[in-house]
Amino acid sequence: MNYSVSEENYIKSIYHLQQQTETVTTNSLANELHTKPASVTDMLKKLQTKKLVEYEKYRGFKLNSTGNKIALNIVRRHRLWEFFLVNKLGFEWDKVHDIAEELEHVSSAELIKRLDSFLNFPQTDPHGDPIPDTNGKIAIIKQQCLTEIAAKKNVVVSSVSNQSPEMLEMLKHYHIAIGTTLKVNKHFAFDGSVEIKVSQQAACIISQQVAANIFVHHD
Amino acid sequence: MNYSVSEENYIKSIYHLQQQTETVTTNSLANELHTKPASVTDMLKKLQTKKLVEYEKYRGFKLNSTGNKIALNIVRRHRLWEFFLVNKLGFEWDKVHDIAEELEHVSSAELIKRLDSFLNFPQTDPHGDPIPDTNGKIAIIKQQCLTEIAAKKNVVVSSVSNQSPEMLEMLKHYHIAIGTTLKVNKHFAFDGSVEIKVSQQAACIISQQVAANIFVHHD
DNA sequence: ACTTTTTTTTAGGTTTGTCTAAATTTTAAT
DNA sequence: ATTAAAATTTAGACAAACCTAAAAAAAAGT
Repeated sequence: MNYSVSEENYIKSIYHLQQQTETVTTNSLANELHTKPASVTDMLKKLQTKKLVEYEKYRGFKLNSTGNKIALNIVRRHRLWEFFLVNKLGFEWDKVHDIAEELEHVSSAELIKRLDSFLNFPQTDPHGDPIPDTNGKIAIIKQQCLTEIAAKKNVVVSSVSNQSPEMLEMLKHYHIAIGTTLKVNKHFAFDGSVEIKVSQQAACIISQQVAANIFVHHD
Repeated sequence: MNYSVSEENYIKSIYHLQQQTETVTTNSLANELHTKPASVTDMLKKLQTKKLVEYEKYRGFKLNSTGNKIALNIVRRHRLWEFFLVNKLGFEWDKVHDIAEELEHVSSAELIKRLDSFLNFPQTDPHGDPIPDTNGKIAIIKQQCLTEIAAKKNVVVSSVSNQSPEMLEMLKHYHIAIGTTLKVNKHFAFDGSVEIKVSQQAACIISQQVAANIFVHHD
């Protein structure tokens, strides 16, 4: 089966929203896709007749196992292209999302297979998110927020949830990127700020606001 | 300005047909795009109001200079992607057309700029066709058909017009690819067949049918 | 429990790109 | 120079994906 760009975007967005809430609402999906709720209802009827979602009028919806597989395949394509854009073409990791959004809809399985091999079978994209395999298996990377890490622990930055240019600017300033190893020195109770030490750099203090967006894993 | 996938396909097809005939007809374009003549008329009105073609009812049409620039940009994208698919992902050169057809519509100038640089600014695609530069300048490679080459001349294969799997099979058998150097030994008047000598191989005879599809340039 | 508000759906309309069938224009043939 | 054939355009429809405005259902507030 082959799906239109619109259908794929709906499926992908439902998938992403389901990471946070089990069932997805019409409004939240409309918001995610920058469309109107009425359009969402239209498309959901279509996805229902194609047997990709479980949908009950007024009650919200979720992907069934077929839909989930398709979503994971789209995510796979997206993240492989992001990896390519950053590691082969030299894009900054905050500039690649929109382009990958277009590339992900190119519908050749052979292309993705070869791209994967060309990139040497990467496990995560440039934002630290895991890349699903051909069968839709996706690694669950146990990651914690920097605010939750006990003092004196060494951790590796695995993803950053806020990807605004402003955030990127800060991270650059602190020499923090995906894969950076850092040590938590101390949590300050007063404002929740955190003192960290990044490899060659002098120790520095980051605000709770920033720390809350940095996710890490041990070793 | 940004153009839809359909508009881009029309522009590109008009460009290709113009390589053979100065003005293009409704039927030939419909045939090229696998649509109906009525659809072509519709789209041509649109391209006319967008000032990309010169079009007179019932008289045929051609790209104006704006349309030509856009066409060359699409061709540039297409050929860069073909180069990527063959030289980086290891596709056979007869398998890449359809995929490049999709990739060429991804609309990021920055992407193409970086891809070009990543590929080391290639001058021709895997079929030997020249890649237009950013300004739409395209090298005119003076190429001749193998049937027109005088005996005892050394030439380099620059492109192959028939790209069917059957043709590819033959070329593989004769060890002929884009860039291959060969010498024309003799033309046989009886059936127009040509004896050639490919570098390490024994001399062999190819039919006029085959020779007519092989284009070469000197040295 | 009953309003009020919010969410979701329906009804009907728009745009893009396609189509078929009929009308028109051009080209070719006698 | 007419007529027949071929090419092109018009007219009217259709599907996909979107929209606005109104109706219906669910949730929240008193």
